[in-house]
Amino acid sequence: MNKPTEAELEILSLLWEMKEASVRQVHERLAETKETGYTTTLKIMQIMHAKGLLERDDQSRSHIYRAKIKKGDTQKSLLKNLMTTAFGGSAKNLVMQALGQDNPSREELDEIRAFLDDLEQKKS
Amino acid sequence: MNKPTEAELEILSLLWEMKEASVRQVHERLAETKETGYTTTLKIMQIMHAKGLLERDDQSRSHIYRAKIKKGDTQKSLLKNLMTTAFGGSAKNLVMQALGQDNPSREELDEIRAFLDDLEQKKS
DNA sequence: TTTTTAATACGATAATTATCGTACTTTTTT
DNA sequence: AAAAAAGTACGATAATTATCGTATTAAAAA
Repeated sequence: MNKPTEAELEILSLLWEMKEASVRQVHERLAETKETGYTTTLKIMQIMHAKGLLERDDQSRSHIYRAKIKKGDTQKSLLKNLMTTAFGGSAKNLVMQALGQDNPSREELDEIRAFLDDLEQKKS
Repeated sequence: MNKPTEAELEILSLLWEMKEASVRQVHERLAETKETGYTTTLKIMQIMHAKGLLERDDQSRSHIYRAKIKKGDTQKSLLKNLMTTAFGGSAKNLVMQALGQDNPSREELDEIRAFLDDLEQKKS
C-alpha cells in the first residue's frame, strides 16, 4: 500500500473527520492552519483520487469526496513505519515517548491500563 | 528544527546505535536491508553534515561521523508530528494502535504500567 | 440575456529528495 | 615505483511532491 504524503495525510485526516466533503470544504478547513491556494488543494485531491486514496461522487457539479482507505489501517502502517525506522522496532519505546510528551488525563490513562490488561489476558 | 527525511532517519538510527562510524561502516549496515550505492550514502551523510544533523571528525582520511541531534528529541518531534497529522492529536489513540499491532511481552507491558503509574503520580 | 462567480481539468514549474558517475587524492599493495 | 584500492567532493540527473496559472464550463446573479 502506498504511503500517503504529508499533504495527502492532512486531507485524509480532515475527510476521516468530515466523512465527506467538497474540495471547497476541505480547502477551507485546510486554510485555517496552512497558507495554500485552492487549486493546490484541488490538484492534490485529484491525484489522491487517481491513486485510489479517495473516492468521489461527480454527479453534481461540485464533486463530493470520501476517504477510500481506512483510518485504522493507515494509522497502523504509518506507526509501523515510524516504529521500525526511528524506534528500533520497539513499541514500548515508542509508547513511552508518546505518553511522556502528551500529558494524558486520568481517564485516558485508565483506558490505556484497561487495554494493557486486555492484551495480557490474550497472551495466556 | 528540521525534520530529517526518510533516508536521513535510517542513517541517524544506525548512528544512534553505533555511536560513531565511517561512511563505509554506515553503508555496510544500510546495504543489509536496502539496495543502494556507496556514493549515495556518502552524499546523504555529507548533506546531513551540512545541515547540522551529523558532526564529523575529518582528521583521518576516512571521516568519522556522529549524530548531532539527540535520539529522544528527534523521536519526540516525529511522534508529535504524526500524532497531530494522523491521530487528531490524541496520544491515547496512537498508543493503543501501537500496542495493538506489536504484541509486546509481559515484561514490556509491566514497564509500561509502571510508567503509567509514574505519570499519574506526577499529576497530583 | 449578459455578467459574474464558482467549479473542474490539466500542464508547467518549483522544491525537495534520492541516486549516481566521475574526478581527484591518499593509502596500501605488489 | 607503479598499480590498485579506498576515500572524499561534487555536479548532474532522476523521482517525487507541492504549487499554481490558465483554460474551460456550468451555475447564479444582475
